[in-house]
Amino acid sequence: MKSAALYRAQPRGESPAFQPLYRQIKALITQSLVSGEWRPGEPIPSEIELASRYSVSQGTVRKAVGELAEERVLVRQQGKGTFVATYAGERSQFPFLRINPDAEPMRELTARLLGLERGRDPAAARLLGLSSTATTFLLKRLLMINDRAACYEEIRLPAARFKGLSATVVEQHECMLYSMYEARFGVRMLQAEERVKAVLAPREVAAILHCVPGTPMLLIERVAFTYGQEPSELRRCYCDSQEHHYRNAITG
Amino acid sequence: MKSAALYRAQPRGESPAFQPLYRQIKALITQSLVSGEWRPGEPIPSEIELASRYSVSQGTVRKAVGELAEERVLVRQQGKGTFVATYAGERSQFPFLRINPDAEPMRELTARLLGLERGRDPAAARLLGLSSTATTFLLKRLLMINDRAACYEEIRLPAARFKGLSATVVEQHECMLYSMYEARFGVRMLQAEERVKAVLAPREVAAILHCVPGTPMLLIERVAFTYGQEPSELRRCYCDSQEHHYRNAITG
DNA sequence: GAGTGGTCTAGACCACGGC
DNA sequence: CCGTGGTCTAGACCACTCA
Repeated sequence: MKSAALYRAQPRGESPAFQPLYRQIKALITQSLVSGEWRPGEPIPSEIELASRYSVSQGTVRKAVGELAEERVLVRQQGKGTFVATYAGERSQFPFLRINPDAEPMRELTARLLGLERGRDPAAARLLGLSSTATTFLLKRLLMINDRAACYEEIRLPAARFKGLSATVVEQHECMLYSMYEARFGVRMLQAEERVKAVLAPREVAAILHCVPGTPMLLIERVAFTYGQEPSELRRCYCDSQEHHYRNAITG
Repeated sequence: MKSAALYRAQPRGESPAFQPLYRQIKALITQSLVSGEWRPGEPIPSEIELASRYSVSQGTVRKAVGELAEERVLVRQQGKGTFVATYAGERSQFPFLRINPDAEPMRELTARLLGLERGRDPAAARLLGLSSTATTFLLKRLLMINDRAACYEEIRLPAARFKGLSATVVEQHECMLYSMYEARFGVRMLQAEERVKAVLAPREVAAILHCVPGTPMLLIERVAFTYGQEPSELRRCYCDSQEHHYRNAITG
């Protein structure tokens, strides 16, 4: 009746890192996602199938899938099925972007690649959890909001995960990096942490964004994580906040 | 068997804004919170009691309570009961604060009241959803992180909701505003929206924070909401980000 | 030991989507 | 029409807390 690897109910007494059944199911589903058994955009098996596959009730599968849906790893669609979340074909192709225009609505958002290099950067490598001699890519990008230059970004990626990255590849995806990561390299970003500071615009950045050096700017440093909290992208963004702001919603 | 006001299951056909049973229960529970039947820190009735009170199964109550617990309106404690969330007696008395020191850990966080006035401010009143002639309080506050001046804040409150607010009241609560709002005025802040910009420090602010005028600073504007998305606090915070940063976690 | 929330099951019925 | 996810129920057993 039960899979040998699963522990039903709360085992009594000494059980170090016990997880309830639905969490174990959740972990198994995540496993299948990481292994690529079900790829972004594809449907996963129905709840009933999963229930029989793992030898648990539909309710338990529902709870596992429910948590993954809340975390936006999966997407449920009544009448159709449950799908692996994807950035491909979504409305916002810049899902983590927190910059908005002050007055107007956000109409148009485009990016232009300014450069792509490959090299070593010990500090970045360390933040990415790599050895300090690991090679990384460095992308430079300009973000235009409603046809005005808004942000200058420097993005660092571990070369090992992104073998074969080139300017051509980036441009094929119209600079929409997160959907490119997913489609080309199977890396889906799930989560990010940002640190925001106010700085004076360095000369080079001011030149790129067409503002005077010494303009106050937002400096946003981001670490983005894939499945399993693995840091896989580093980003430094200078944003001219004369006509834009960084928006955030705080909940309890 | 059923309360006359509740619609069981999905009623067929024309049903304009239908909500499933557990959402109706959730709304009823929220009602009791707003009305003050159960106050912050107090336990609410057990799931079994609520189930019989609303004539639904325990499972349905669980789902309603579950959502409220996720939103941190309620707090569940196994073996004890379910309680109305409160800021009183919590570790962080500044629950919405996103400012952290760059290098050291956050050891100590204190606030000092610089002033409290009562007056009119049409722009603020409008943002608070009041008539533009409504009176508001204006609090000025200094935030010290690890004994260094970090932020200067201006806080605006609707006078109607905060009748009897005074410097003495604020100081009795050691400047911990959100727990004071709750304890003295029954206003619990659940949610906030912030806009962050980079600006040059105005002279007065620079003087208060002991930095040179023209230092780049974070300007953080916040609207905070109580139960039912009612805007009830406005905040403008200048933060010296030389040794601090604004931190944010982004999830899918 | 009584009462609370937490997990798990089994089964019913529903709304939705597509064949 | 069938299969999907969404809601609701009833009941079992568990772990935790407190008297």
